[in-house]
Amino acid sequence: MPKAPASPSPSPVPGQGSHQGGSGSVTMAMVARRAGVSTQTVSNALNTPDLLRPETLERVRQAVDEMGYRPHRAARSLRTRASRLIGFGIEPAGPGNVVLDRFLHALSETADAAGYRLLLFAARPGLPGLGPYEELLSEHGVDAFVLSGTEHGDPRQAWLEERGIPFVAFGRMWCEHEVGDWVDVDGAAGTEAAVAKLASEGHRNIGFLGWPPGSGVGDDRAAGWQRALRTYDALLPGHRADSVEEVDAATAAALPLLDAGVTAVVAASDTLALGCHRAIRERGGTPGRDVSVVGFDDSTVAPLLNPGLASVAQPLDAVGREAMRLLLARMADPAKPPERVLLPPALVLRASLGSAPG
Amino acid sequence: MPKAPASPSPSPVPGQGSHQGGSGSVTMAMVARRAGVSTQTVSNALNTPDLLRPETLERVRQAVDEMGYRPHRAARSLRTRASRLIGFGIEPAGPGNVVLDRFLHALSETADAAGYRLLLFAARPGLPGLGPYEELLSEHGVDAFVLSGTEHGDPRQAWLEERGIPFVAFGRMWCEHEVGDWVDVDGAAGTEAAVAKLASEGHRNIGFLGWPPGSGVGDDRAAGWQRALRTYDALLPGHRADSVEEVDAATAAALPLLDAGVTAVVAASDTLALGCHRAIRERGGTPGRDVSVVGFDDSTVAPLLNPGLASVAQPLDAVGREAMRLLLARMADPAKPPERVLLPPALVLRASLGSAPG
DNA sequence: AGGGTCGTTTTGATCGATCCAATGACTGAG
DNA sequence: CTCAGTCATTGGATCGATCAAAACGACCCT
Repeated sequence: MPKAPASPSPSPVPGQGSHQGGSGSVTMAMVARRAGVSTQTVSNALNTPDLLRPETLERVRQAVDEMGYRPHRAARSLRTRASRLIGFGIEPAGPGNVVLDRFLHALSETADAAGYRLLLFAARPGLPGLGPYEELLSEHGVDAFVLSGTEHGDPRQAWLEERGIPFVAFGRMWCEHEVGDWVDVDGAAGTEAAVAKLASEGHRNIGFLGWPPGSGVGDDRAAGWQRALRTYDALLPGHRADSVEEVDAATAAALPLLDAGVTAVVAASDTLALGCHRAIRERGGTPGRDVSVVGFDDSTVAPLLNPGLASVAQPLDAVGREAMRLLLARMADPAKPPERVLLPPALVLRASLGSAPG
Repeated sequence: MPKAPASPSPSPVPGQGSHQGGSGSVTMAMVARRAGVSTQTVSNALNTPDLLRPETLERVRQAVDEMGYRPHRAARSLRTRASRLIGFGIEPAGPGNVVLDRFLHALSETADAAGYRLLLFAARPGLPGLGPYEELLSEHGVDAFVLSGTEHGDPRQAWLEERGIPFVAFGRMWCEHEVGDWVDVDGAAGTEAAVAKLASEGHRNIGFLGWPPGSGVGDDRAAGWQRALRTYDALLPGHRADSVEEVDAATAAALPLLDAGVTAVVAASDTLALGCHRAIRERGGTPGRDVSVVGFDDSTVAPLLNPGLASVAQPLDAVGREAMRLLLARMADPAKPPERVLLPPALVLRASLGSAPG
């Protein structure tokens, strides 16, 4: 038979006195004793302040401040069954990856503001992929996920949806039935804006240098160019060429476009755009004067080229902020209908745009 | 007086049966019941397996596997007073930042292997800086930190050291008394290797294009070039020029070097190296044929330039792995003497190196 | 005065794991 | 046949917070 507890009231660490927080950790019980209330009241002061009498609330708040009290995350997590952590699987730096830095920063910053933090884990893009996701969930290590680098029929979305785990993706799935919330950059709008700008500069024959059809992102960017050609009916039906993401191949692919008489080229990436530059020079011309070029992604190369490469820039900070906003909303109401946000990219003007065609 | 517990043995969720894990969460108690042992034995099976009789161990392990049991991180953290999370403050993407992606991936991967995870938080490089660090610690949110972007007399190292918080830095502090463990890339060795390679190609007059003196990293890279000039006594005393990290400025700064007759230039960054390329062309030459150029960081521009830019590449994966190794060692033994690792970068050969000077 | 309502605060149990100390089984020595 | 000494396992308390429900005092009403 268990004997009665030794004594109900004394602090867990007797003789502690009321020494200022800073060294050891301050617990709720210490704050409670200092404020002359129960621990539950301290908890209420932090989580449901409107339950307290203003006078009491003030007294507790003061004690909290004086002692520098912060709730213990693990203890809170254990009780509330929520880690307040959001998982993000980082892949081994693929070539297509636009730099994640800005995206991650925006994500963290927005999460922080809502009391969440980002948990980073290594994810292989390979076969299983779900391993780490499953493990984190069964450990209760995270409450939700942010996905990125999603491609055609990514298995993760469906898997998470089935289990009712909140998530948001940076990037569409590009298949008939999209699953869950996502944020993406409107690539079509970007190339369309590029064409519009070129048209306003007087260009009539605007070509496109893209990736071989089949990739969601690439087809999207091509579609924007195509759509713009139809919109501005002063434009000639455009020529298109394709190349893999590699400069020499791009250069070779761009030559036929030039020979067909285009006065401007919109490219699906900065690498492809650089290929155009080279092709133009190979034909004895000057990019930005004889033929205008617009790239995509505004990578670090763009400002360094000669002439500077105009490029369509993805608003990565905005993507991060929006993604986190959607995710927080989903966690607040798991049943709400999916929300999808398409952010317009911005055309960064540089010398490769030229002023007016010759 | 508290009444005796209702009954000691039954499961917390009666009528649960032994249904496969996957839906709800599997607790240690469930595993224990299935294996016919106490929860403590399950705990031992996972944490101190050598305490158990092999037969029992096997039985518990089997139960764990069948039910897909994973210890609840929050519960474990609460008891052991360790979050098994490592904090990393990500800054708003400075210009000097070489891409963090690979570093972060290597860091996560190595941490994962040791049962740790990375916690990402937004850190302002501004004034306080310590805010988020202090908060995470008082919440018991992390056990340790990885620092990066450290510069002259960074306050964070001393602050953490004082409090006995384990940490490791990517980058030296460049002041007389270094604090704590760090990993860094040996920039001097990189430029030295570049000079060595150029010398072996027959160059005798090798210039350096750097940043204005005062930055730790820049001075280090310059020092390697200087040292190499002394080592290979066939070399002439070299010419040096400085420029800020900007192409046009770099181009202007490189011209005097060329006029002084250098046949090769080692640059402190790829941007500066690109400036050299331009300067060479401006003087009617061809990079890699008339004058060789070697950059630093092997950024995404390097392979795209024409000719491809040879560059000194930082082994970011190795840096990440080493950093995490040092950190884990420090956590295992907080009293051990600080360990510092200087990793040699690798020279990536490309056409800008030329074959032999004219 | 007794009983009900309301708003505020407290009590006791609980989350799931690990810590510490104690128990029981088994061995070999005296 | 008892007793110290292992080895393997178990019981109970505990980490620090939140949840659910009870207790408390003040107030109002018939």
